[in-house]
Amino acid sequence: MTHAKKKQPLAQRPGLTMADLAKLAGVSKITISRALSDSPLVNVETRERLQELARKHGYKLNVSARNLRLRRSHTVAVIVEMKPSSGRTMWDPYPLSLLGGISQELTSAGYSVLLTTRQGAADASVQSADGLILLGQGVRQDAVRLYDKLGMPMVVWGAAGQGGDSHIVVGSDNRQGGISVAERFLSIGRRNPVFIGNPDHPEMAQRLFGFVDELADHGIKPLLLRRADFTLESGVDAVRSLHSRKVRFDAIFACSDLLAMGAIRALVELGLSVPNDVSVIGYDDTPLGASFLPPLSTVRQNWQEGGVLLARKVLALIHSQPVQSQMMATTLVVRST
Amino acid sequence: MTHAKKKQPLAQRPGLTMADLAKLAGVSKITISRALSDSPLVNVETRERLQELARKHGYKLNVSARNLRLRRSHTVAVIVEMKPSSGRTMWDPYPLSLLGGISQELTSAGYSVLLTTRQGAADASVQSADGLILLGQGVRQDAVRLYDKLGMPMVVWGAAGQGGDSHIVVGSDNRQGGISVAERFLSIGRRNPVFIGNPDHPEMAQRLFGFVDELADHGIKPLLLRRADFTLESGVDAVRSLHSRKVRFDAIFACSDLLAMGAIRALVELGLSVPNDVSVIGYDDTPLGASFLPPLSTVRQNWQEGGVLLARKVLALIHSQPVQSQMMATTLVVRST
DNA sequence: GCCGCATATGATATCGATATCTTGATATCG
DNA sequence: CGATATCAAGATATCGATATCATATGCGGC
Repeated sequence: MTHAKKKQPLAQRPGLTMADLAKLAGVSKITISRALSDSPLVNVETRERLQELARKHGYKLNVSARNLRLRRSHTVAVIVEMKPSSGRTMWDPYPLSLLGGISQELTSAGYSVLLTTRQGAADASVQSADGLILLGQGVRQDAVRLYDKLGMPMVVWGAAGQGGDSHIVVGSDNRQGGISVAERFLSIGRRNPVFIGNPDHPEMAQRLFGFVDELADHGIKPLLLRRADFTLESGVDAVRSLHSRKVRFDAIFACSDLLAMGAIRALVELGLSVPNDVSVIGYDDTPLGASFLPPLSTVRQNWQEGGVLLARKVLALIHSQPVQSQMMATTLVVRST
Repeated sequence: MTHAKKKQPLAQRPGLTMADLAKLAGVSKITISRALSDSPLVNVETRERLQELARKHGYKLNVSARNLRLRRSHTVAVIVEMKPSSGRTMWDPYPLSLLGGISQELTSAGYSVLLTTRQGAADASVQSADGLILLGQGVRQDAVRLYDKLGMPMVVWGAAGQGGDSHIVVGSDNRQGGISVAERFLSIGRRNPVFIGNPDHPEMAQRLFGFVDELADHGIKPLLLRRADFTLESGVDAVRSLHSRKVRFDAIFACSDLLAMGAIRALVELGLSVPNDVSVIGYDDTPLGASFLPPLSTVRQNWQEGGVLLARKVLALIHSQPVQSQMMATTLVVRST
């Protein structure tokens, strides 16, 4: 080690302060502050003069100082949870589209978005935020509980809690999604439906429950085919296994579009006709589904809107307004399968 | 209006301060500060005692105060650019996978990620960051120029600048991607290649240039088919138009996997064999490509890694270390098309 | 001509943490 | 034994912005 490296002597980007501007303009710094925040307490002319001055000199507000004084950060932390098992992060299109809505809404409300991956639980930067948005609840809600303890305004994306949550939950109404698929199958006279997915995911479990319950009302009990991967291959594989076990089925509800597409491919290979012999409905309405041959029927959830909702709810919480959990309606998109 | 709503009397989450802890422990606050930052200036025993105390009382560092004092924010702003024309934001899987790598790398270096959509150019929160990562350069580099003026450490994702950039650029080596496709076509004896894409995007332009240049070395001039949308339909449409214009072609380089898949579908419909009659190569290596029938050949770019690189470079810039622009190699993935 | 009131501006204290400079106590050495 | 390190901890100033209280000026009414 040649040099002390840890203690930098305080970085210094030059940057004017309000005090500097004040000196330049021959007024007090408080007047600058007021002028720049459009306070009616300062004369219109002075105000404009000072604003012009600030602009000319490229003045930049020191956010830390303001936040310190005002005891708030105008920041919402978004915590992206790791996926339960696989080491991969949740950086799939799915939670990320939420981010779009979140960012849009918060930014236009004058808030900043602090993006974090869950790591050091007690990350200081998270605690300094005014609110929290949690994407992905973690295995058995552990993440939720962890952050809940911070006592900050918090909104969680995911499946509805099993009653009495202390925090707000926003999510797609997975149960209703499952119901709508069941209704569709019933309406076209299917009697032997199969569910492909992984009920270990709370969301998928809800879909399954809705599906099962609705069918039960009509005396039908679907077959549950558990599949951990949501890949096309997994869908292919699922159908093949059904076939080799000589299961009779005439409808498939797949928990993702990829699974559904795989299923269809396998069906076609087996010489079965979609949807004549077997009807298939996927989930998510991924862009490709519509272009698939045949065009895929699916359940659509609006991520973008979900993000906006999440953002609005944290903001409401932050401003101490009453807020309720909310499930967003899903849409059954009937195409050709 | 019933009440003054704008001026809240200073929000107050209780929260201990170092001063409080100091009083509790009977030491001075500076000692607390030192103890909590593991300074060797304080006795090991006292240090541990104080740390324990802080933990017990759930002390939380006030980040704003520290940032103010230290004149840094330990924050990097990531600015997600709007797509040039379409009103849609860049919230597609593409830039978002970059985010994954960025977030991972910055977080583990102790930095926070501030996510912003480009909006008010001079967003205060951006200026308070220690560095900038720009995803998407905007129409004709306007975004880049805008942020460049801030004079902050900045790294841009995208096509290599046309010489003499003042900022660092990290990107996929699109030119090389184009070249590798050309080489492949040449090696399997194709003489009439077509390029489908939109050269208005700097990235795609690079792909085209590489493609064209490499082919030119062998006396071949590809046909350029301009398509603005990167959808499957657009690919279908492109091939149909080729066919109706009775163009002779035996290879297609499509600028996105979706385009490629559309092209293949259209070819099959027209009774042409892939790859016997026409070879097709896409771009991006989207998950579906591998499962497509036939499995799609494509050019892969590693987004995750790109994000990591971006993050490392800003950090280096922030620490005043020498940094250079870098193009990441692409991989030609040859499957069946 | 004095009081009251509105308007415009200033002085000061403060938010919470840390750099820097001091001070006090103990240890080391010639 | 006195001089000088070494270690531990405190006092103070400071980062930049803003809330709060105080001050100056103008103007109309009685």
